[in-house]
Amino acid sequence: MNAKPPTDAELEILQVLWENSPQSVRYVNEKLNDKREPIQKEIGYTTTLKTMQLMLDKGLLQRNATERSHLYSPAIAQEITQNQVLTGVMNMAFGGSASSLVMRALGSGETSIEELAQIKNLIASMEQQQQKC
Amino acid sequence: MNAKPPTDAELEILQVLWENSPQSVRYVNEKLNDKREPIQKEIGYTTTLKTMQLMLDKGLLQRNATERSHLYSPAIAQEITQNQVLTGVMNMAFGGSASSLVMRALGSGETSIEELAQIKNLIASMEQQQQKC
DNA sequence: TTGGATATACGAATATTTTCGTAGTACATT
DNA sequence: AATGTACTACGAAAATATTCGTATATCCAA
Repeated sequence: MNAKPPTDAELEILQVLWENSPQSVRYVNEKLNDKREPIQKEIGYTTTLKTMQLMLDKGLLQRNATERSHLYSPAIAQEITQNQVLTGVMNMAFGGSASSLVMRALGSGETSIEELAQIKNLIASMEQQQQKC
Repeated sequence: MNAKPPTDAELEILQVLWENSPQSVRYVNEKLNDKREPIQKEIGYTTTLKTMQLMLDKGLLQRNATERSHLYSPAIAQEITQNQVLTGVMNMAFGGSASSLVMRALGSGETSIEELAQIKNLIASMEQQQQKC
């Protein structure tokens, strides 16, 4: 029932479209190259095009082809894809334990006071939720 | 400076050895097949052997070859590898945001009351830490 | 109406990961 | 000593993922 999560190249494209869609191949390709280190070789336009066409076939993207320059958007909610990726990592590197994944993610620094507060709120509301059940 | 994280096949092997090492190729191969769904084809012994030899070359494993049956263990701490994997996912699927990754991991259920309590403790200690700086 | 810029489609090269077959070696049992 | 079993080494096939070249169509401006 659960398909494989998107590949790395596919995720990079999805991120661009999650932020701003629908968009053309040209737009996505330029965004990808903007993010790249100046050291790396640029990613070719037809490379991005081909990958997006494959994603369309796989059902990862949808597109509007009424204009000459086709416009693509994600076909699956960001939330679902993120869960899919996290589940994979949880099973592959954390022995299936969500909490040890979370602890590791928090533990490696990088989280600000504000974010910690947000997370505390989420936990509090989850605890309330569990009370009710 | 940061090498690529281990591949999926490599992570599966690492998980076995994190749990119990040093161990022989035979042991790892059997553990891998135990975990597999009965539907899937068994993974061949020489497949596991070859992968572990490659991991040795890459510096992911180390081994003791004094006995006829060589004994392998991870060459890198579990913690480091897990951070490496998480960093990748964070950048690939969460726009580099650790907190949105954590929120998603918590949000998708799967976390028990006890685990939530653990996580709250961790957050509390992190907040104290930040006070001091 | 011609040429340049920009688009899609798609076969195929390249790179990477995963798999396995085969050869050779060591060891125990008969 | 001959044979069966279990091991390592390693080339190479198979499966995936990524990249690009080239053909072809469309549009616009000179």
